[in-house]
Amino acid sequence: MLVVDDEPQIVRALRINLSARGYSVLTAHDGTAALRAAAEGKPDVVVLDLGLPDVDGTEVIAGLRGWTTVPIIVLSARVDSADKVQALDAGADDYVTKPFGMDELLARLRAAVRRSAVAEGEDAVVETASFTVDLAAKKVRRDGVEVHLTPTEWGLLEILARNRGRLVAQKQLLQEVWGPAYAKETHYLRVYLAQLRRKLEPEPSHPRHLVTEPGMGYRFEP
Amino acid sequence: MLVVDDEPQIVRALRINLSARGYSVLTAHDGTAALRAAAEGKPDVVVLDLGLPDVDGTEVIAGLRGWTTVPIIVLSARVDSADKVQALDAGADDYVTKPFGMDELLARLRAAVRRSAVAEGEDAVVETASFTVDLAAKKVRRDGVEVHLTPTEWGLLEILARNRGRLVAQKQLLQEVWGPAYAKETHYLRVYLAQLRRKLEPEPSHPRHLVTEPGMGYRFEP
DNA sequence: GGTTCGCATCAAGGCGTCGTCAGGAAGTTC
DNA sequence: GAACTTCCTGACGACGCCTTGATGCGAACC
Repeated sequence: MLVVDDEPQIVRALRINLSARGYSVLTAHDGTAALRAAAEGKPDVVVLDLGLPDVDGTEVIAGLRGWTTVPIIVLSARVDSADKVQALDAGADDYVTKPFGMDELLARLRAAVRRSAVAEGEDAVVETASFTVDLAAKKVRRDGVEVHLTPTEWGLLEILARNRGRLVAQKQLLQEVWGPAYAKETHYLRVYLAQLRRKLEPEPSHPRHLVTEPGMGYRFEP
Repeated sequence: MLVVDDEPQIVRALRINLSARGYSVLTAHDGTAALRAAAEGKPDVVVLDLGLPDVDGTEVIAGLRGWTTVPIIVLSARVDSADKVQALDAGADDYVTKPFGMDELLARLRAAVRRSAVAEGEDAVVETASFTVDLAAKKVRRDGVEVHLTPTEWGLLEILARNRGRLVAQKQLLQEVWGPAYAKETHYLRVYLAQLRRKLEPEPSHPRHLVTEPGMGYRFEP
């Protein structure tokens, strides 16, 4: 979540309320910083004050809409309906006038997040040269045909695929798939990596996508 | 577009304004008629007054959200924030208090329609080789004849059909159909999936559309 | 060259999960 | 109040997954 406002007390109040409800909060005090923070932080919703010191709020909306469909909720002291129309038509999702009730804002945030969660869902597919992993549907296909994985096999592959390109430590894999008590059972990893390779790799004994980093962990190479 | 309000002058004003802007407008004067009109007319947005004569507006929202993600914009004379929170959390997309500015409402309508145009892609009728599920009408047909399902059976099938192609976790099914306290009663799932298969699958013991993913959940394959 | 350690592979047993059938309790309809 | 539907619960067999042990291989180190 990204909060953009130039009034420190508003930012502070929002940060406290939102953090308490489990959101992780980024903040920005002007439009330029807002666009940068949005690009780097990938927030799942943006709360934007229209009265910023550097650029017009409408331009910030347009700058965001150029590359993302993240929900934007506008906060503004202007009650004139022309402002609302302008902001909404620029691409904002909602418009709340100051002073606002915190519980109403939170409800509108929930509504916005819920909508975008529904819209999402389709595009979580990781592809390699020999197979594809659909993280949303929990499906793996190889040469077009679906490959059946057991829960443990899928648990491993999911973590590796979500961290594709990065090294994942043995301990992390063991703890997330088997639980904190199994952090040392590295034998499990060998057995299940072998099974995954047998099911997915063209040459299971010379893996190209499920790579061992000796002594450290494993890496998924798309 | 569906306009639901019991005050004729509001309905009339909206109809004129919206028709002039190219929307085709359906109207309803109470909640029962609204649900029927929504099911039959498949509007792409609903404008809903909360103060209806027959049922509570929140129930209308819930009734719609049971089978459709159509944008719902609530109109209400109540300014209390508790009302707003309740309506938004029930599934409304926006909340506008009367009296309202027509251009603001129109801007909010445009925003809602724009969002849902991006999201789209969801169909109310799911077809398989051996049966069809009509999510809007809550009906299942097999070889042209309607198959009677119990409420629990329908609850299961609805979730699976809405997530067709995707794996749905056992826990999610149990929590959404039976409630949060039943997240571990996996036996229920076995019993009811067997019943659904007996009613819908050509070979209930070799299911093709209601597939078990052992240890993880179930999947609807269209 | 021998030893040790980490990794890969195979095989087998135990046990948890799944599907199925059936019976009883609670609620609904006429 | 009887007949019916729906939901919950228990029992049981079958299958498949997880675990575990044994063995082989290669690299690093002494």
